Amino acid sequence: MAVTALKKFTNFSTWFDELLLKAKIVDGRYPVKGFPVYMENGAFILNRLKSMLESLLEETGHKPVYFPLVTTEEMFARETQHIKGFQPEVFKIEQPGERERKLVVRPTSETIMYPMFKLWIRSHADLPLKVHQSVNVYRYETKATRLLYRVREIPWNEAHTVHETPSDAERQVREAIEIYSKVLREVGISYLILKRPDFDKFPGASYSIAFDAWNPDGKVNQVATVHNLGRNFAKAFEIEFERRDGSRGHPYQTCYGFGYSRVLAAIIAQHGDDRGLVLPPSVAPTQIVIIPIPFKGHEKEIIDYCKEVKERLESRWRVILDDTEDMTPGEKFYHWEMMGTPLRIEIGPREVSERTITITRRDTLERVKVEFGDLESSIERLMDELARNLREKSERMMRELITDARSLDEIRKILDERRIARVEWCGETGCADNIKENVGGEIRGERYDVAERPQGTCVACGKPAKTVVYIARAY
RNA sequence: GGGGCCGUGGUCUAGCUUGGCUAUGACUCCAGCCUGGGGCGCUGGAAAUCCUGGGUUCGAAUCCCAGCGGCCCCA
Repeated sequence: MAVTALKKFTNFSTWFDELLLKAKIVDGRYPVKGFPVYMENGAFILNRLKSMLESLLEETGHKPVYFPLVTTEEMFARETQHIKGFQPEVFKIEQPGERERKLVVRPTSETIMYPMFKLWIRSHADLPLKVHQSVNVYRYETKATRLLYRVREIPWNEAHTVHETPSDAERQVREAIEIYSKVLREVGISYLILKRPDFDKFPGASYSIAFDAWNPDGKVNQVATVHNLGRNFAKAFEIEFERRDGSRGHPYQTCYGFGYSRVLAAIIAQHGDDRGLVLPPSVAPTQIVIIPIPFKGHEKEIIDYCKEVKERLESRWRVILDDTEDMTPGEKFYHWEMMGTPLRIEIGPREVSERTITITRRDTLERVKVEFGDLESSIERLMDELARNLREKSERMMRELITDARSLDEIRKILDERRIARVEWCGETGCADNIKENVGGEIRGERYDVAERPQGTCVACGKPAKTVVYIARAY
């Protein structure tokens, strides 16, 4: 019963796409490109992520809001860099016979929220303003779309904040990073927190921080971003406030987004194995499945014992008793392994006579037998261990993937092996272009959470390096 | 942005090069029997606009064109 995860590393696309359908995550057969259908398990996990994130946001003072889906072309064009960045990929609504009033469908909501912020904010007493919403945004991807990773209808949460001073905005950036880190930790996802190079920051931002999760095919998965907007949007949307000393000025803004579907993709891709999904307990639709092992003449006592076990657990866990009779126990094992259910309880004649429980964990497929009286504490412990094991395994993989490179050839080799290269860089755009054109990957940025000081020279031009950056292919 | 490969029941797939019988097989699904600590077996049944549109032809899943959709590589 070895646990292997070879398929996802050798043939990621096929492994992933088949799993999505079999495990009822998403169905990509919907007839519009880039618009998948979320099935029961995909929708469940998305909802779990949503409530985990939203409660952390609301604990830290973010108020829920729902802004409209559309704005006018005029509003959308207010901030110069912003429109340059998003123009090519916006959906537009055009009513026949009324062509002069096209509407822009949000690719993100800055230009939709900030005209209202202008009305809401009058003095420092209105600050900080912190709001968030979980909505879909729309981007007309022209390149190939990819289920969960690169879609045209994007389920996410976006938060927007407004502050009196630059240091308040800085503090907010750190709070956002902490919130996102907590959610990702709860699902055991590993990632790099990177400050994007200037040429790759969010259009209109002063700087951008991104969470890049590792992926088995070597293409990093940007699951979340945090942007310090400075006063660029405040100026463009004429947001002003009166300070304590009576003077007037533009406030400082931040915004950040958390991509639910990409986090879902990361959970599947980082934890999954050759048998299917492996879900952390925090998001698993079914956390425990009880499988009776019937035996001629003992059916009733076995089912009764199963029900007794289920009753002990169901106030704390999401439990299913799989008592259908048209599948053999073996088939059920495979089925629930595909679904990623963290713990499986097997109950047959042996357990009934001994008053014991056999529990198998999904991540290692290890079986343990516990006394009925120790049921709750054993389950609690196994769930914790499983969650921790997933997190640690993923962290180990993240560390293993990062490899130092001292030349373009070395970078190319590392990326070919589906790894992530760490290099020293002078900071010049010319060298970044050179790297991008020659190695099949691009500079994703420098560590934000850890200070890494360059020791030598730029990997591209040989001049003294200013920073340590990570290079990978990306979705 | 550039190039390549591909599209056949719900899923995977044979057939396509060289046009010609009722479109192949497996899985899934349905009814029933048999099983039961890792996908068992048996009987019967259902399920296809061969991606879409146009063209060539006596005849197109097969050849040509366009579109839609998917995958891969390069920038």
